[in-house]
Amino acid sequence: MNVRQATLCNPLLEFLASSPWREGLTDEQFDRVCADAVTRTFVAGATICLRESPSEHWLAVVDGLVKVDTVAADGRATTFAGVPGGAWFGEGAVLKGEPRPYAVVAIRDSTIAFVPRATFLWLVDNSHAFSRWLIDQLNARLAYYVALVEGLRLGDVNTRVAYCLAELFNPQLYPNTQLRIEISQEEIGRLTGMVRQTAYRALHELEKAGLIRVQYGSIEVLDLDGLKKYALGAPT
DNA sequence: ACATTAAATTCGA
DNA sequence: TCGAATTTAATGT
Repeated sequence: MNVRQATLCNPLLEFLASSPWREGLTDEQFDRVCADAVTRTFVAGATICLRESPSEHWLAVVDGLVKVDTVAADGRATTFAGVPGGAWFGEGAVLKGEPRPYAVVAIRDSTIAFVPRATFLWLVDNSHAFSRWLIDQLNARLAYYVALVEGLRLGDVNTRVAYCLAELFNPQLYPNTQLRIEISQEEIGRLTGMVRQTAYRALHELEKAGLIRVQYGSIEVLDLDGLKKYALGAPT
């Protein structure tokens, strides 16, 4: 049985087949990715990649939610990105061949796919479509951080939360379809760089505006377009 | 920081 | 395997 025939009965292959860069590859190229990729599961709170560890793999969240963060000497954690299911990440460190500058930690129980560095670099070298997808990926990330800095300067709390939430549904970075995300207000706080109480208020403002619904341990986006608009020009 | 409530886990039948 | 009791996690003020 070849890889494509196995797709229907293997969750990892199914996941790879639905990845955004799949259609740009030849079947032979795709088969190599399938052959080389592995998955591991992590319980909530587990560390997937230590900070400063060698970047041996390109990563994807098959299921669950992870965060990319650093922990300072005083034990304070700063989160740089939340990564929901369906997303590929960690390509920066693999491309550079440098140790990971940040730790990757599971926010809730998660299944992670690992693609070896050699396979990833081989795709970059051999697939124009893949390289193009990768450029778009890096560009989307750059746009995210530029806007984040701008948001920090503007300083409106609700706007920043709206922006961070909306970005979790950015189709280039995070090609998932589900509008409900299981994340605590504590994590939203870390993600947006504010204390939980502030995140709590901001979330309820957004709920009052009819853009989201806050539930115990999760947030549901009701109006993604509205959330994006809110994130741009803040209506006060 | 503290009180409340929801959810997960344990335990006994 | 069911449900009450306990513990843990998240929310609300």
